[in-house]
Amino acid sequence: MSLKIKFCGNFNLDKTLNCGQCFRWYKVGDVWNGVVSGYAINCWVDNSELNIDSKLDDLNFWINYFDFDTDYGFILDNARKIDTVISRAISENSGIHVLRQEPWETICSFIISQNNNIKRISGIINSLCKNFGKYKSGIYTFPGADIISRLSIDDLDVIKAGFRAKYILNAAQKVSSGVIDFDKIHRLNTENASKKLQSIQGIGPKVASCILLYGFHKLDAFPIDTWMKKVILKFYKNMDQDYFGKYAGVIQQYLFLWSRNHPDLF
DNA sequence: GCCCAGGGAATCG
DNA sequence: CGATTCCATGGG
Repeated sequence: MSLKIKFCGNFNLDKTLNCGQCFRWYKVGDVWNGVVSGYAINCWVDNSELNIDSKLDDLNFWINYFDFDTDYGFILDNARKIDTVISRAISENSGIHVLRQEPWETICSFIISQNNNIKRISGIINSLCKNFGKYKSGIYTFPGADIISRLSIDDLDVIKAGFRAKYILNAAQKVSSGVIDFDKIHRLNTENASKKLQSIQGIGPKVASCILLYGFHKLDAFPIDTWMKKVILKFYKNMDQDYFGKYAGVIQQYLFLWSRNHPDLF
């Protein structure tokens, strides 16, 4: 029931769970409560150890979810050399890990994220789980694509997703029917995987990038949202994505958080 | 009332 | 093509 992951690198649980990549975590005191793969989890950091309390009693699962097998020290040391803006963004927010989240939950969550704010995104996702997930010892599971695919637009009215409801249904239908196959997307390169995801209504370049980064761990996926547009306009007007290298997605994570923490700069 | 929110589809020129 | 407009909803 209680696991510990000892880490030697720079890992920051607060920033990892609070950087906009996940929506089912909230903090009570020093403890983060979440729902991952249908299980409740409570976790906290103490003395360079991540303490995990969950019925999903599988150390390797959590090492994978929190991405402790990726060498962020190596990635960030190289990223710092690119320029001083990136270097500063990393210094102010060091310790972000890119979580390995479930593809379907990530697809659904980032469809809901479009033209929306993080607080309301969490609210809609919670409502989706409460209305259509399974109740299981205090938490609601994330409803599978098969369950959602059998709903109508009217059924989804209760979650108040607005114009995104039809997109959620289209995604659920394509996933549950196998038109969108997660194994195939894993095998495609980022560009082609993005094109495949964009065959779902409501998924464009930005949402596809988020899904590939957070749901398929493709670290070269580079989501450009309203905040990143401001960063690019100010510092990277003439650069293309190659400038950021093959870990552009990790760098994006830092620039995103940095820009939000310094709105005065933009 | 206005504008904005981790955008994308539809339409127009 | 690129640029503009509309989409639901809630908060500031």
